[in-house]
Amino acid sequence: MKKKYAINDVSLFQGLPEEQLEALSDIALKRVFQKGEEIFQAGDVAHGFYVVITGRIKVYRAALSGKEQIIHIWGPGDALGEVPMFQGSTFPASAQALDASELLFFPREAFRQLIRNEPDLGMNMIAMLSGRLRILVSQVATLSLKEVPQRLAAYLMLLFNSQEDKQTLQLDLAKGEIASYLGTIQETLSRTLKKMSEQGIIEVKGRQIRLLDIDRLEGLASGLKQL
Amino acid sequence: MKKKYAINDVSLFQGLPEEQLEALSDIALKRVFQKGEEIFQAGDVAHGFYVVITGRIKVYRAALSGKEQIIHIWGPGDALGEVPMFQGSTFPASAQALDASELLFFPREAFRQLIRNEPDLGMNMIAMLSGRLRILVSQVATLSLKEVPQRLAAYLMLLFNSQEDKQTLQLDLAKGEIASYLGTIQETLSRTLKKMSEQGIIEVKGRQIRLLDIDRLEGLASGLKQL
DNA sequence: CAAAAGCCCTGACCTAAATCAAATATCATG
DNA sequence: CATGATATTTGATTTAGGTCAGGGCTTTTG
Repeated sequence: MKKKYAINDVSLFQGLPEEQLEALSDIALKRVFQKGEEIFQAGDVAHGFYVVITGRIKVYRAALSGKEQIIHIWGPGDALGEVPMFQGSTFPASAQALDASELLFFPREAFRQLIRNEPDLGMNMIAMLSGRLRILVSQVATLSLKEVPQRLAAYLMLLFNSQEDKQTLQLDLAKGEIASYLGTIQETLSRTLKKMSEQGIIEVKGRQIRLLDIDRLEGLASGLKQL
Repeated sequence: MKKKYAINDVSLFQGLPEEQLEALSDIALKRVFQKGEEIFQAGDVAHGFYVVITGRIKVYRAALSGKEQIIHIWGPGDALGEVPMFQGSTFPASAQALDASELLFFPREAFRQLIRNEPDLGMNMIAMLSGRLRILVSQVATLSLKEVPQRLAAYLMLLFNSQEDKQTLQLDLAKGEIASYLGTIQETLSRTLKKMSEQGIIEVKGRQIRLLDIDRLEGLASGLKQL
């Protein structure tokens, strides 16, 4: 079904079990907006929040100069207005459709009701959000504190630790994607992998990586050793 | 009563019925920290979370090299250390008092008991966490994509936009702290401020900054222009 | 008020990693 | 299988910003 499919891609609901996604999709209302149409205004009471299915939504505030200040452009999978909605306050900014767009609307009362009847859903959402915060905190720290070889080593350790096979690893992303996840570029990643190979820490065959020296890799990841 | 009064200003507890606030205040413990005192360390097992009543708290991660990345600065009404309440058992980052501060401590089990009975508290928790998720997502993007002048410009714009006075700004943090928040070091921040001054964008007098060319600053922040 | 401590600025230097350019390898598709 | 498209590697070069060192300011405290 269309709505449920869309809900899987909402970052706010990531990782929730199937049945809870279904419950959520039951209370969602589809709303269609024309290009240029207002979705809500700053100061409006947030009686619900929106999730973008298709199109792009501009969230903005009128700056003092009269000029408008764009705060975000949200696209498919992004939620808007969820913070004031959960809090029961007003929208701090206005939103307008940049394209013809389809959104899902989650009414506050229905949502409350849902959580009341199914406390697990609330707790699950809280747990999922907490888990993602933990990851993001590490990512922020990693980006500014560690150099590329450390970041890469930490990434590889993570992959190795989250699978059975402690010898060989199949990369799930293109190397360019991994580079960008690690906050660097393809070329640098390639050179770093090469250095690790030269030092006998790993062996790289396309997307397949064989772990040769786990201690060394761990040392690199923790920042105690260097390439 | 002191504790209950303080609890009213906590955004996490907003909109809750009187009796819930009382229940919350019953389980809260007041803790006082000196300026510079550690509240918890990344990796410590968490037995509860904190809410700031007075003072400012720095949440950060430190590298072995000594360099630190500030993740948040929280003030009165903000919560900290809530991630391990619902996911995992340890704090993902460290926290230290920037001023002499009073915090309320909410023990893990007692709080989880409360949230189970009060769906609105769950909603507020979701609101807080989803707000934080946004902050961190944009912090990751900022750190990995933007260069220091852009990050600094964006930071200054944020400060200017969140206050009345659009001319002069009083920095609330030591410059070294700002550097660490922006993912760089004191020296680089100092040089960047100097460049901006030389170009007539701002004027720096100690902790006071006067905005001379808002368009230029905005251009820098958005990455369209360069220093 | 004087001394100490912390904070901030500046210069010289260095290095990690980005950029630019090009070659090669891998993959997908008619 | 040929052909283009996409991904990856490699080398040469540049540069942002980190490191180290020294000095001036400012704030705190006895």
